[in-house]
Amino acid sequence: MSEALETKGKNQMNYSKSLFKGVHCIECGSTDIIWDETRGEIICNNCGLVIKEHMMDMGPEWRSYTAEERKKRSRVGSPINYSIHDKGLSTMIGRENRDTYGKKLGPSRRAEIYRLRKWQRRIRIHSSRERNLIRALSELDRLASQMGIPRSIKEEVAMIYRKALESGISRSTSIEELVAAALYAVCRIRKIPRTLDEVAEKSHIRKIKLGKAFRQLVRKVNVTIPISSPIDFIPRFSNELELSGKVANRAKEILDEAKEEGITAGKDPTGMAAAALYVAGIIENERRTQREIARVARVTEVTVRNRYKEIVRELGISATP
DNA sequence: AAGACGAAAGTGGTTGA
DNA sequence: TCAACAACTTTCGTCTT
Repeated sequence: MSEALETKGKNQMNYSKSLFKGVHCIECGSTDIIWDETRGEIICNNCGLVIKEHMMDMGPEWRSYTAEERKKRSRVGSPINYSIHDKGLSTMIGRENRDTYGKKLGPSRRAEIYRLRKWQRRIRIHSSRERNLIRALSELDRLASQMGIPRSIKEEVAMIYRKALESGISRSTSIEELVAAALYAVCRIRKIPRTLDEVAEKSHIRKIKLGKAFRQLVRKVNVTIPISSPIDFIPRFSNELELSGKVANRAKEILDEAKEEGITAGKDPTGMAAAALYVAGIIENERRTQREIARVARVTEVTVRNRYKEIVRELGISATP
């Protein structure tokens, strides 16, 4: 087996064997063909040849064996109305082991009722989790579209959210807070330049609450969040300020130097990025005022000023406006 | 008149006892 | 849990272009 496949196996990807009975690998002739669902590829398990990639699963994710079953499982048609709580499921089986006449139940009947209760409990837990997810996902949709977050990121957010739920995050954290925190976490991981402030603003959650939820999430779910670098913000800010790529590149160089000088540690990355752009703008003759830069970076002019003074002093750049 | 500057006081978060 | 602390903000008067 090839090395790549072995590693994948260790990562516990989803394989679906037996779908390709009688199919031979065109490379080695092996019949051991598997479908790697997570990557959407059909692979030969013997030589590792990717037979077909970028496959999309067009069918339903469930299997059915009779026409009736197929009809039942199909979800095409008008959707269930989730805004109605517990629709049609509100009858609980009582705890008393008596029938409607108050007579005691026989042992076999009692066992039956016990089983029913057990299932009802299970179904209720299941559906409450389902409802939670539905609410969370719709909130995620709203947030992501408002913040211009791509689809792939959204899916990662959903994954982390699920993990967070499973790890039993505190009940004091609301669904909205947790979704926003998960979104911010993925942005940090994938280096999508969004600040905690922005996420807080768009999700209408207080920054403090969001921060708490985020920290809780990091603690409970096993994800390592890389510290955000000011360089990540450069493309975005320079774009918003309509600065050329030359300025952006210069700003990046400045930030690299600043990092080596050790003047970036502990400083707000957005402020640092703003200052670098300000200096770069002066050098490349594409000036923007401190106010403009401060606005897009969401820091104050004073911060831009302080950072840029530091940069000029420590790096020995002569950039007088 | 706009932009840059810097002092001073205030705020929210981190850290270490 | 609390105080010390560094970073950042707000505000405002002054200087420079």
